Amino acid sequence: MSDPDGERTSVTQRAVDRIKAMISTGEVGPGERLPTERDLSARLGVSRSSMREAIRALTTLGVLESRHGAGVYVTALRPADLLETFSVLAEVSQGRTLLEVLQVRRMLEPAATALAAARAGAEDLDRIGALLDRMEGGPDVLCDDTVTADLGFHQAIVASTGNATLAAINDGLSSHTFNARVWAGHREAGLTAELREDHRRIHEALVARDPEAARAVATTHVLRVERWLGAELAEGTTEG
Amino acid sequence: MSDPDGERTSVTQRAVDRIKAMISTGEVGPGERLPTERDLSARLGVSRSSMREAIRALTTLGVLESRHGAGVYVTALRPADLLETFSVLAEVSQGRTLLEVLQVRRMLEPAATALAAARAGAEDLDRIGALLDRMEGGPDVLCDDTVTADLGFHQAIVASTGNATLAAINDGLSSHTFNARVWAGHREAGLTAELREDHRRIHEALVARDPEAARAVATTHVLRVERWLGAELAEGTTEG
DNA sequence: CACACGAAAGTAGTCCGACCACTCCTGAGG
DNA sequence: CCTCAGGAGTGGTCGGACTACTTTCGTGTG
Repeated sequence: MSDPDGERTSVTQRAVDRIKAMISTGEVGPGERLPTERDLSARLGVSRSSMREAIRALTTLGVLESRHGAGVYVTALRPADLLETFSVLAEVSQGRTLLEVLQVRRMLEPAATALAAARAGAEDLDRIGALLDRMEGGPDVLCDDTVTADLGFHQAIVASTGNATLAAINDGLSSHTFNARVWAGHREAGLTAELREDHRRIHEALVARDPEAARAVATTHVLRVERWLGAELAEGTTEG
Repeated sequence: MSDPDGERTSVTQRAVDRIKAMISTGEVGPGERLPTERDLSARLGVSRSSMREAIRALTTLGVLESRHGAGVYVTALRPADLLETFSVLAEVSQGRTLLEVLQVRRMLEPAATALAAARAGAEDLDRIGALLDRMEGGPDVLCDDTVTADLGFHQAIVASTGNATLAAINDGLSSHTFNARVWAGHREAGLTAELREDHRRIHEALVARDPEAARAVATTHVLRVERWLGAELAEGTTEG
């Protein structure tokens, strides 16, 4: 009867925790190489299979990086490394969750754009301007490149705030497939001009170094997309 | 998708993509059970070991859930499921990244608190009030419970916005250990009164259903913590 | 001596088969 | 009808063998 509720953690989970601990205590630092899978499994007293699953879990989290034939390394542990998994949200989100994501972006993007207006360097503005031109390249053709440029445009803005964590989170809230839907939807409604106008005004506010204007235009932009999505969701009844 | 000449992806990664595709196409929906590991590995032509690693990766991402002896299930795919890994960021962040995290919270929490002031229901306000009382319970003792109540206080507020995605993200940006540091630091400086005052005023703004006041107080609160962290980091010369 | 090349050692990736631990269903017994 | 023991099915763990890749180092050539 000695405490039947004892530790139920699986062998693999314990291995995950041990490796995490090795990193927390500084036994292995960012960029450094771990012992081999065989060494680790022997040292922790687990099979290599379980150790591999543990490594796979930490690899998925962005904490470790496996290089075939070379070894297992700790990543730089930068926000971008750890938030790569974040994109899964935007990938699988549908319906109501997509609206929630946009609502979060309505909180972040205006603030981020305002910050960018204050902080962006000359080369940042150049890159943003180039992406703007690329977006306006094909007047009516909604090629994949337009969507990609749109995505890059917003990412470049957020990146120019100098806050890598913010940039990583915002990236995770955006997805290529969703952006493609937005452009296609606006094209059907003949509203692509509004989207382009938003982007142009955002760029103007940035080069003018006008945070308040940047915030206002960014808000307008996200709200426009949000309203469109709301209408889109209201139409289709079958939204998984 | 079609990569005719490449095909450099690992077997396990292909298995991950296949399972993801099964979910995207609706072949298996949220909450449903997948075929057994043995079935899946046979169907996709990979070994059970590789299939297990693929399942482990998707389990880590919060997409799948393995139940010993029962089977592998697709999660509800709620934001909270998919963003559970997000907390790793707050766990391992130090120094500069911690400041970045706080900067993001300074963008999110004021907007979220304002939204909560408009949307929170009576039971939400009750829960928030109860947590406020719990925080004020021990006058000077900085027991673990105070930190936990503080964490719960902010989580309850964000949750009462009704935006589960926002709540999950905000949770990921908060961590118990960091909160404990904040309380300990403010206690040393004799500034716990300010923290308590912030919380009380946030609660007042919520019950008064005053979004603008809520936004202002929340901003003040995050800024206070941010300024404290900045000073704390400036003291310790050792930068991560 | 400098450099390129190839062999060899070491590493992660994959596969197989066996067994253990747990869950769920079934059917006999009360 | 309910209870509970048993079995079938499932994920969890293990050990070993083999493959594919990377790195290193010694050898040979210029």
